[in-house]
This record gives sequence, C-alpha cells and structure tokens, in this order.
Amino acid sequence: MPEFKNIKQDLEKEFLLKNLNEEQKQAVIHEGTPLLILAGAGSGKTRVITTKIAWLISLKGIRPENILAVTFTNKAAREMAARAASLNPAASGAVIKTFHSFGAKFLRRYASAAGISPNFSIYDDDDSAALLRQAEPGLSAPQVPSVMRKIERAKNYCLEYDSPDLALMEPDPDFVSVYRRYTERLRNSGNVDFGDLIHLPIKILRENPGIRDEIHRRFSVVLVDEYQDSNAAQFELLKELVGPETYLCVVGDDDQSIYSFRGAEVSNILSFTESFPGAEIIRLEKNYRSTPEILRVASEIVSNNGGRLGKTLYTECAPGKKPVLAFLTTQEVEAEFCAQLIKQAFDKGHPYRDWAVLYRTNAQSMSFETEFLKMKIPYTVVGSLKFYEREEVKLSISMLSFILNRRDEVSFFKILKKTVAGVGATTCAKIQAEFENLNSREDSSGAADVSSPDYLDAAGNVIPKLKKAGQNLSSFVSAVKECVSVLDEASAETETAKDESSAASSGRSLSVFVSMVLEKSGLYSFYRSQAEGSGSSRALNLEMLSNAAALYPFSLQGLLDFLEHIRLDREMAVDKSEEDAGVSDRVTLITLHNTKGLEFKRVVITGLEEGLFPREDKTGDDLEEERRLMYVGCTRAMKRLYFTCCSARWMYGSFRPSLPSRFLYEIPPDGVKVLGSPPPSFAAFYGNAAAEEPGRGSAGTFPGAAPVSELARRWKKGVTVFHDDYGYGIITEAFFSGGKPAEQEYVILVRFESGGEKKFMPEYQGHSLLIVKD
DNA sequence: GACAGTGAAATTTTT
DNA sequence: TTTCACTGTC
Repeated sequence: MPEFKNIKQDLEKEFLLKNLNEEQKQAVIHEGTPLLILAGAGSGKTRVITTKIAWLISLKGIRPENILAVTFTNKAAREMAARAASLNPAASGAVIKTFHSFGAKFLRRYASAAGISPNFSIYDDDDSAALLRQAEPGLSAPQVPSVMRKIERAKNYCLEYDSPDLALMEPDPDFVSVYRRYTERLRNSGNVDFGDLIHLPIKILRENPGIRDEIHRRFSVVLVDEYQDSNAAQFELLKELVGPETYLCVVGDDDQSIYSFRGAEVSNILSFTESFPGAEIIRLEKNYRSTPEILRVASEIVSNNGGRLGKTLYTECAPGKKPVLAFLTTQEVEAEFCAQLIKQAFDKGHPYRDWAVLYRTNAQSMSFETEFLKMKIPYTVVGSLKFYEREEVKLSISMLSFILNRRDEVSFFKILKKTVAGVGATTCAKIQAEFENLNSREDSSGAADVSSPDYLDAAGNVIPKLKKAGQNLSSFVSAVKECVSVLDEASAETETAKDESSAASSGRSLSVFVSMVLEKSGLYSFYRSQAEGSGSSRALNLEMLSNAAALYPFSLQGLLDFLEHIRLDREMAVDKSEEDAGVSDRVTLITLHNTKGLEFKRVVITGLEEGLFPREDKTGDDLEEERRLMYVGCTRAMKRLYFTCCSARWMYGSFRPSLPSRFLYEIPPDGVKVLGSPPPSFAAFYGNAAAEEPGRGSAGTFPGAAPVSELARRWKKGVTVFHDDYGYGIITEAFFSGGKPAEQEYVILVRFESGGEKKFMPEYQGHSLLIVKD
C-alpha cells in the first residue's frame, strides 16, 4: 500500500511544518552537510530542534536510537525530550542528554579502555579542590582555587599533564607536576572529576578505532543545542563523535555566550564553517517574543560588540511601550521602585508571575527580598542555596560515595574530620601514610582496582596505634563495613530476583538503605544533637535526601545511579515540595546568568552601574561578555522592560557613589523613557532627551561630572578617526571612566584597521587623533 | 585537637 | 560588613 504510506507521510509533513516560518522549515528539512542554525533570542530554537528530531524519525526513516542530541543543562535536555516526544512519541527512544551525562554513560560502558573502574563516582568542584589540597599540601588556601581553575582550564582545552601544548596555556613549569600529582591521585581514588567526563571519552575514542567505529555506526545524527556554550574539549568530543557519515547540526547564538568564565569558547560557533568544511548556516532572525521597542534596545546594545556572526532580529509583535530607565538613589529605593511597579501592575490585573527582577550578583537579591516581604509581594529566588550544596547533605552524599568506593579519599577524610570525634589532621595524615604504604607494597601495576587496599584497611592498621580516637574510628570502620555488606547482599538478591522474574523486585527502595547509612554513620544523631534551630532543619534535610532515593532500587546499581543523578543534576526533588507548599503566582528574583532560556512578560534589570554591571575589572573580551549578558537580560522581556540605576550603593560595608553603566550609554536616547534624575554626565551624553517626570525616589542626585556634552557629541561611537601613529580606525566604544565621580574622564575605544584597539581620552589627545567622518 | 583571634577578600556558575 | 582560613594558645 505505497499510496497509503505516502498520504500518511504527507499528513505527517504537514503536521510538523505547519507552524514554522520559512527559515525554520529550511532548518528542519536540511540534510547532508553539517549545519549551523544561528538562532536569535526568542526565534523558536527549541521548536526547530525538536521538530527536526521528529522529522528525522517520521520522514527520514532514522531510528530514534541513532539520534544523539546533547545540551548543557538537564533542564534543557528534559524539555527537549518532552517536546520532541509530544511531536512524535517515537522520539523518546532518542538519546537526549547533557554533554556530561552522555560522557558518564559512555565512560561506564567503556571504562576499561580508560583504565578505570566502571563503578566510579563523580567528584564535584569542591571535592576536586579537596583532592588537590590533599595531593599538594604545600599549596596555601588562596592558591588552591587558582590552581584548580588552571587544571579545569587544561581539561577544558583537552590538555593532559604530559601534553606538549600545556606550556602554551600555563608557562609555570611547576604546574605540570602539580597537575600530574592531582591526576595520579584522582586515578588512584577510582573517581573522576567533571572534566574527565568529557576528557576521558575523547581519549578512549582517539585511542580505540574499534570503539570509534562502533559509535559512528550507532549515531547517524548528532545535534547540539546552545552550541555557543561549548568548550574546547566538548568541541573535540564532538569531532570524535562525528564520523564521515554522521549528520551534524548545531544550534546556538553567539550573542548569548555568557559562560566563557566556565570555559565556553565563542570561537567554536564563530568558526564552525571552518571546522566542518562545507557546513551551511541558517539564520533564525524572526523573534516571536519581544516588542520592537525592546528588541531595538537589545540589538543596539549588543551591536557594540566586535567579533559577531551578526544577525538582524525583527519581530512582528505589536508595538508596545518604550523601555523605561529609572535613575534612583540607593538599592532600598531601587527595591521600592520595583515593588511599586509590580504592585501597580498587579492592581491592573497583571499577575506576579509576569515579573522577573534581574541582577548581576546573588548578593543583590537581599534588598528585594526585604522589600517584597514588607509589601507582601510573593517571590521566589532562583538558584540560591541549593539543597545538594548544604553541608549536611554533602556530607551524607560523601558517606554514600565512600560506601560505594572505599578508595575515595576525599569523601573518607571529609566524613572523618567532621563526624568522628577525636580525629583530626594528625590522624588523617597517619591513615594516608598507611594507605600509601599498603599500596606501594602491592607493587600495583598502575590502576587501582577493587581488590587494592582501601581506606578501611589503612584505618584498621592505624587504630591500634591511637589512643582515645581509636575507639571512635573503630566503630566508624565497622559501621561502614556493615553498610557495605548490607548493600552487597541486597544487590545479590536483586540480581537473582531479576533472573527469576523482572517484576519481582524485593519492594525495598534505596531510601531504606540511605536511612540506614545515615543512622549507622552517626550523621542523624550528629545533626539531631546540634542546636535546636538549624539542627532540626538539618535533620529534616537528611530525611529529604533519603526520600529522594525512593525512586531507586536497593542495590549497588541503584546507589550508583542515585549518586550520579545527584552529581550531574543538582536541581530536582526539593523544588517540587517547595512549589507545592507555596503560591504559584510569584515574582521571580534571578541572576542574569540564570535567565538564559527563560522569558517573562515584564523584566526589570537592576543595578546598572559601572563597577557592578559591568563589573569593574572587565575589559576586552570579558567586557563583551558582560554586554552579551545585558543582551540576554533584555531579550527575556516580552512586553515591558525596565532598567534601574542607583547613584550610590552599599557594598562590602561601605556606601559608595556609583555612575551609570556604560551599557546605558549604548541605548539610543529616543529608545527609552527616562525617569528620575540622571547624573549630569548622562544627561549631557543624551543631549537632554532625558528626564521627564521626576517620579518617586528621585530625590537622589548624581555626584560630580562636569558637562562634557560637546566632547561626547563629537567623539561618539561609529565615528571614523585617523591617528598619526596607528592610521585609520573606528570608535567602537565611548564612555566615562569609572573611579571617583569627580575624576571621571571621557574615554573612547578605537579599533584600527591595522587590527589593534586602543583607548584615548579625546580631551587631551585631540591633536594626534582626528575625526575623519561622523 | 579544639577554640578564639586576626587578616584578606568579596562575581557570574549549565556539569 | 561578613566570611573564611590561618595562626597561635590551651
């Protein structure tokens, strides 16, 4: 019945493509060459990628399990999976994962190729830092994070301690040996760090053509979302995953790259067509989210960045109101201002959930919380104090990790120091020495395996030499041993149960085990005995942790999965109960970084002051990243956008005057409505298009700043200049320098044709710098 | 090994 | 201002 099949396909085609615009359709049906979809903010990126998955399955005959889609966050992965499945239920068979969870899965499967045990658990950043401290006792506390960052960076660049190129990244010769000892110690612990989840799979794929071919046969389609956030190592992994027959499609927006401090390489997206020859680019420039007024401001600001692939967003959304820029006095007034806005809108029928208040640093959330509490405005703070970052929870997780892997030194010492009375640095050092002693006697042929002596063995040998600590340590060791054997037994039972009939699960969930561990290890009683107030909430958190384990079976594999889930997806579980407990109509308080991928009808971007946003130490590429952050913030807004700027701010215990963010100077004067009293310099720059009704809280005045309107008018962005020494150039930025208000200078940044960039103060350097063309 | 006192530092953070 | 890590004492 070929005809019937055709009709069915046509219907399916119609169904999938009906709601897409021309570019989106092109992106969905594209095949053959590698494809970069440059998706502007709000351009329907997720719709395209999920439709593409459905399309490949139902119209291209690709089997779901041959499709690999990677994202950066679990949230994005879940959303993608859900939306793809709603378009085509078969899509649930596709592999949709984060880079790291894909790496973890790959690594468990091919562990032996990397010489590690498949039962590894994953060290988070804190654990890795603790390991580094243990491996390098010589490092002082402030050095640890900086060295850790270097190691992380090396891994992000796919460099091992013996890579010849490592010196290019870090010239310090001592770093190589530090990195080497860290790596050895990590391998010895039997665990991996976050970087390894990307790094080791690359290594395996490069060194094992057989595995590489297997993977190439397995995945005929590879899709990457938020490609602008990929780092060098993820790029290398991608290159290994993509075989000659693989169809590769990446989606991203260079203007929304805001994680370079985490290793993201904008260059991955900027040079995609060079990395994958023959690649095509499809731009999605139609914005479905924001009003033209909002889009205009956002585009103007981001256009001040160099090195963009360039997009021109347009929208068919109905015109709305101009964004509002409010000049206020202090953060308290700023919070009041936001509360007023929100209250007034609420009275007109706009619910609280329409609003998001954005800020650069978490610390800024406080004044909003205080004010909103006072005004009875319900709110939710996104991304503060996460459940899995609480001390008692981390400690419990360490305990569970240690039961799984008794060579896990970080977890072991962390628990000992915290919970076993009488054990401190001295005892730990003794155990570590004994551990090394035992392992050197083993004339181990490199990699640690299950039979190698572990920390329980080492502790056991040390106990007789201890005085009062020995008693406690001894009961700790036997408690762990008991937990281990209980888990082993349960696993064996589960195994046999599985053989006989898969349905006959013993009925016990991992919760039972977690509770038992917390009880036996003394963690429960430890936290129950603590001061009433926080002690009881901590004990409660431990119960929540064991509840979270309910979804996993009582077995070794179950514990492994539970821990991996916690390590790679720190959201989950807790959010639900919190949501149930409260109202659902709330204002969102959130950092700019956390807003990526979200949208709100009404957005306030707060703290637009030099030094805070952008932060003071930002120049060059970092400054451009701050500007992209501003762009991300602006493009979250659908209907209304507000900016606030304070003339003074309390920071680090002192009250300091502040100047408007340079980003505010990048907004076209007729693009916003100004409220309050801007500082003289700003008014000058804006040619007094500013300052309508003074509004509430406008009592504040900005200090200092002689009028420099003449200067600012002449030396503005976009003007072509000629310099005696550097030749022709164009003004790419114009702003007032930071520092004390009275000392501020008008500064321009010029990009020369010769390639260089240089700052000038036209006030003093007019003689060697000429304006060629306005 | 526990505790109190001092001094430097203070982002953003998918995993 | 607050926080955390280090230092010296008991």
